[in-house]
Amino acid sequence: MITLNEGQYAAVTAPDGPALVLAGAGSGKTRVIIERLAWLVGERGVNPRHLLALTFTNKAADEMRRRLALRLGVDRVSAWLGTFHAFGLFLLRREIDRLGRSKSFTVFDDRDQLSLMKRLVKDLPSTCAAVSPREALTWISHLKQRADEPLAGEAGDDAEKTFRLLWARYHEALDRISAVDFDDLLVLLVRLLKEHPDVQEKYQRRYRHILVDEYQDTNHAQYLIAKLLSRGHGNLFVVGDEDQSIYSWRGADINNILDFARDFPDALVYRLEQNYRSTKPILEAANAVVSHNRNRLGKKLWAAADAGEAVRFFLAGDGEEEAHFVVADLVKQRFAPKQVAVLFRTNAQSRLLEEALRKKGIHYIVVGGIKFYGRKEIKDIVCYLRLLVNPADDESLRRVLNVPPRGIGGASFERIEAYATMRGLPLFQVLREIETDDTLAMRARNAAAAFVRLVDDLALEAKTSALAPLTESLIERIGYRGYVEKSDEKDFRIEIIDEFVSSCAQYDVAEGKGLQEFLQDLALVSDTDDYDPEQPAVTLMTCHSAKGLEFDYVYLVGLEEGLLPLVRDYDYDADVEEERRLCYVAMTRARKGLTLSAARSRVLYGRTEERRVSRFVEEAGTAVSPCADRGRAPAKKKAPEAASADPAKMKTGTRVRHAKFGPGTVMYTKGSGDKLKARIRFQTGRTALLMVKQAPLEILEG
DNA sequence: GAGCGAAACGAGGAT
DNA sequence: CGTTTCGCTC
Repeated sequence: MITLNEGQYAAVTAPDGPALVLAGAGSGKTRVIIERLAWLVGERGVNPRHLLALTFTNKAADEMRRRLALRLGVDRVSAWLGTFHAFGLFLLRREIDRLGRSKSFTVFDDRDQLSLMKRLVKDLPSTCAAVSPREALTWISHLKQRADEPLAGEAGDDAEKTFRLLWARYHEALDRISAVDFDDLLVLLVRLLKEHPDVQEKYQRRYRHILVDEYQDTNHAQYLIAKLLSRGHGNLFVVGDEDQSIYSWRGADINNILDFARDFPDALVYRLEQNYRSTKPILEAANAVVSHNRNRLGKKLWAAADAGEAVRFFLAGDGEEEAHFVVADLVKQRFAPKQVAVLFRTNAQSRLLEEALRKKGIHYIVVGGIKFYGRKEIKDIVCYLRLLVNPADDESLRRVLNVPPRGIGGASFERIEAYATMRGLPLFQVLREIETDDTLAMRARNAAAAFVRLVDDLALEAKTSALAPLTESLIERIGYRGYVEKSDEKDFRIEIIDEFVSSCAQYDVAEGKGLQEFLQDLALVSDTDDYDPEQPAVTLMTCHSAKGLEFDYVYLVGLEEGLLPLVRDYDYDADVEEERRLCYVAMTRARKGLTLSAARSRVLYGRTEERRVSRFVEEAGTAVSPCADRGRAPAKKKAPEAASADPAKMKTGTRVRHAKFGPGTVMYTKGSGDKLKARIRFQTGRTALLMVKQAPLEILEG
């Protein structure tokens, strides 16, 4: 283990072979990668085409590209810099036919996945356990990412059986329209490299040096990709910080970084512990919090700068008061808006802050939240465009067949669908033949025929036309603007449509790629990509989105038990260590000033709830001082809970009583022993997944 | 089948 | 509280 300080990047970057750089927050992590790339090109004379640098966001890749070009003094860098998912898409476009799949494939984004899964859950036989579409997608995603492990033979509990059934149906639906989802972009790439040694060798030769940023957030499939590509030359250079691993819910495996040295025995391991970003008080507070974690390699960051204002804590009466305090404070302190970020755990918290800022006439931007490309208007248009490329895309057709309304309602659609299922045909094929079907209403028949003509015409136009004019003529022909104009917020929605057309025009100019590539790329665009920190506005975003960014002044709001750390319903299984890391990430975004806040009560789902101050505030210790003229509320003791029920007696159908929710019935259980969880449907109609050992439950006899 | 108001349902984080 | 679905009427 080699610990390095200022100006010693060169030592890190020189050797060949596997290397891990453990770089604390604000220690110049990106700089290490830039220096390494520059050294390889400048000193070793490596052709940039042989370099592959993988990141987690487009934003990080763009930043890297910009800085490397600057460092090398060139206009354009020909190294491959981008996200894992973009790299997967890039290689699959070239090689997916080796897996016996069509080269023209659709990329599903999370909304596509969700709407498909919603339908599949709805169509489930009534004997299946009740699961939510989200749960199912998460379950499938986690299992898929394991990539190389065979399926466990036995089916497990009721919920798992349902998940497996949904998995099969989900992939049937995807295969039918040759679509791939986010995980497939990685998993199919792993398969390609594993099953086709010639392909693996080709890309090993092409990419002589592989660099991975944010290594702590890699999942198993990403780990395999890095490993498979670097086998042979061993030049795998990864940079990360185990204290900033905040994506386990997305499948990230912190063990990839914790076990790197064991996994690559000849690896060199470096530490960067000097922080150039934050003042001493901020760093002390953040260190104090994260030092409560046990599962870490252990680093002690120290500040380059000695002086600095103390970290403050403000306790508000409720959420409104908290938001008001933040806004009044940043005005009082005369911070320039672009110096300030307000960070929160959940997107729902942004509303109060937006209102408070609007009231004072302060400019702000919300990063994340409802994504531009996720808007209904854009999804509608995109689904039409997909249909032009692939008329057999039933999923897209389902969405747009009656948008705007053209007289094909639920009843007609069900008839068409039943017919398609019976004959095993795509829906569009059935629509083509519909004129001969006299069981359908004349209105629906005519509408369907017009729809077929529309798609055919535009598909023809797509062959010769550029993207923007094509999209414009689509919008024209379906009368989409007129349709939107009849609704609320019409100006805003028209603006979104116009913005989409202009983004098509930009793509026409910049990429010179076709409609299909455009549609595939769209799925990978994220909202943080075009975030511009130079705008004269206060930045509002989640702690997750803030990773990799820095601000002069940071307000971290909602430091309450249940919110940060977040605990969902009665799911006591929450991973507090990851929440602590998230808190650490948020705190270390601040350069000069950090203010923490919480509220004594907060409105949730329209109901007011009492809150307790987060344990993280206390853990930050003496580095944090209460805000002037407001005392800190006495930390209330947690109310004693009713004795918990015996997990062994929990079976499907067991009648129970919950201290808060009242009587209910166990729908299914999962896990075992003390970790047994039960999904319970209460008489009130709501269901909850409870840790039996900890929830205030009693078993009712009979 | 479309359109509207009422009721039910639902929000963790996001490539 | 905000959004989606339901169910009734035209």
